[in-house]
Amino acid sequence: MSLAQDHLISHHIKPSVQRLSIMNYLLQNRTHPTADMIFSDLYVSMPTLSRTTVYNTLKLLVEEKAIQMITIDEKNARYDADTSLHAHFRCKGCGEIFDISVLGMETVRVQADERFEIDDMQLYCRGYCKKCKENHL
Amino acid sequence: MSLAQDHLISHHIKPSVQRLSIMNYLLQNRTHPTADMIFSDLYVSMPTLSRTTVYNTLKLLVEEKAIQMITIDEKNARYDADTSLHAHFRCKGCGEIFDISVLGMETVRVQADERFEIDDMQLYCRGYCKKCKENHL
DNA sequence: CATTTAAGTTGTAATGATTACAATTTTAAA
DNA sequence: TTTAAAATTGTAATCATTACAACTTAAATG
Repeated sequence: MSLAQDHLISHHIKPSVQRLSIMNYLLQNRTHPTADMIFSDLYVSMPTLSRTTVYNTLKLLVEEKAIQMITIDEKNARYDADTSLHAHFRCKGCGEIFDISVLGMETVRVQADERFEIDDMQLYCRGYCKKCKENHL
Repeated sequence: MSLAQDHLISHHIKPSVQRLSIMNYLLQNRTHPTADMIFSDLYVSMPTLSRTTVYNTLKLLVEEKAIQMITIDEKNARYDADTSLHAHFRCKGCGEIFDISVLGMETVRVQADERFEIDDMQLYCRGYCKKCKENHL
């Protein structure tokens, strides 16, 4: 029984070959890939795969909260199989996105209680990673 | 002396008519507008304005930290003249973006100290606002 | 199991925000 | 002034994402 299959089923998503493959990719690759990265990488071993299917599947996975969409990169949406409460850092030099654990994020109390019903919270940080800082950009 | 002019000069941006008008718009309209909203609204009283100038100016303003870009909306970038530490809430019903003050956001210590040099931090929340919740979406 | 229906996938074409670029205008400098 | 640099403009290109119609696969019914 694959992790990907369990993950899909527990989020009420019928596991097709394509969905399993995309879900598995995201579980394996914690690099916050774009839809196109996922497509390109899977395409080599699955040449019948369509880009549209990748987009459709990602949308479904996000709707069912099986993964999360990250909008820290203005250009493309990024996807993350880790839906636990953690922050993201994007390096303005190399563009890489890193996970950051945030102490006390649970305790960040948003002054919004009655005004809004919050489903989802994301903390984004931007700057330069160590490597890029040393290589002057 | 206009606020917009002071704001530009203090951020080392040469104040042209177009830049002043865009900066002023953002100081006046705290609605987190898109580039196109800014263009459309200014265009009526400034028919020589170009959409490209709006994009160029917004990019410059962000680079000089005179305003901030918000990527809570996957479709379009939003812009905010308020660069102080505050969070944003986007309603998945009506699409409106609200400011939220966050107690303790300063104290959110990111476990990233030596790994990253953080320039900028943003907290995004998504869900439904009171009005949309009542009107069942 | 045969057949009908629904769900999922595919490829192409459209959309829409943003950027590239070359021409023109405005501002600053010599 | 004349010349050079900076800013603006309009159009065309780019590129991620979505719409859509055709096709395929899976499920449901009898």
